[in-house]
Amino acid sequence: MALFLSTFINKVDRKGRVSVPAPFRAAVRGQSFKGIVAFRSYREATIEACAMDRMERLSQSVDALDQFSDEQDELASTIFADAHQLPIDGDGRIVLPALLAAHAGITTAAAFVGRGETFQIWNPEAFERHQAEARARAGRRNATFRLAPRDGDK
Amino acid sequence: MALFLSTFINKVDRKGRVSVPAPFRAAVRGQSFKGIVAFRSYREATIEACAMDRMERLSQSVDALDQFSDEQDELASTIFADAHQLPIDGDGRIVLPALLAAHAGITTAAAFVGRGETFQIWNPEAFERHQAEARARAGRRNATFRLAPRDGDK
DNA sequence: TGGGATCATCTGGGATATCATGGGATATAA
DNA sequence: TTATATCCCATGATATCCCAGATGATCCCA
Repeated sequence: MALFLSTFINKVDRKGRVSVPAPFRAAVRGQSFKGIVAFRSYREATIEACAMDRMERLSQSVDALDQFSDEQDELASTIFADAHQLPIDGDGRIVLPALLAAHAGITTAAAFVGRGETFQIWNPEAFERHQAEARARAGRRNATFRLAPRDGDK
Repeated sequence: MALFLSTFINKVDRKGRVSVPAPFRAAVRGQSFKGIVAFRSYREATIEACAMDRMERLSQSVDALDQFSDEQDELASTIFADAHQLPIDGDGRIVLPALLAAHAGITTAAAFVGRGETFQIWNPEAFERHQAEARARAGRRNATFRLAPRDGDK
């Protein structure tokens, strides 16, 4: 499994194009769809993104819910309806849909922020503020977290 | 597996024709029937739609329920009896049957809303309201849900 | 260790193809 | 025929592809 790590800031040109950081591109190579899937975060002013295989697993999870249930409807409306398939062009770039860029307040530059299996795309200044706050909170409550067991462990 | 993702708004001309978004067309290419299957949603004022292979699988699921049960009878009559096969013409368009368009309140424009393995066709304004409500609910209860396990995991 | 060459990545602009959409012509059915 | 539905073509807008320059990193060799 490929992971999205670190933070990269790239420019957005007047056509709305932006280079996907090379390490992120490597993470989506070998997928059925050679691009990324992006949608508006419903919690913050940022774009959530992942590789296609994650969306496919998401689709299976949604299908496991009762067909036509409220919960299923909500997830479908907030995630699939809002998701954009963004193909990566020959030069390693994507075009940010205007709706997504507006939601994240992105105009001339975009910060690609790795989060493991997913990543976010922020307005660089907004991300810096968000990052500072998150670090402060974590420090205050001395945050720790558990590792998932290794494959094969019980 | 190809998924229906994102939302596209296209115009309906005076003949009742509307372009199927190109990414959705790609998702039904390579199917036995090169078109879409559409039927009235029984929960909301929208049209439910999918590719033919999903109808075939749905048929198998229904067969697995008790024969002659109320549930089977309901599904069969509300979905299969109401389903329309809509062929895609040479220019990538379908004609919306008047009955379906009326049910969804569609007149001059239609919103194609991806939901993973299926999609919906809405009156654009009605969908915007529906979408806003779903996002609000999701944000309020901080919706998260489990991903299906990855292939090979236990 | 330092300098230089090579390579990959990021960026911008122009040419090209695709898509959505309207109108008209042709086929089909009552 | 009359009405309805399907096919075919034209157009404008948009998105995609292709090429070239700039920047920075890595590698190699002295």
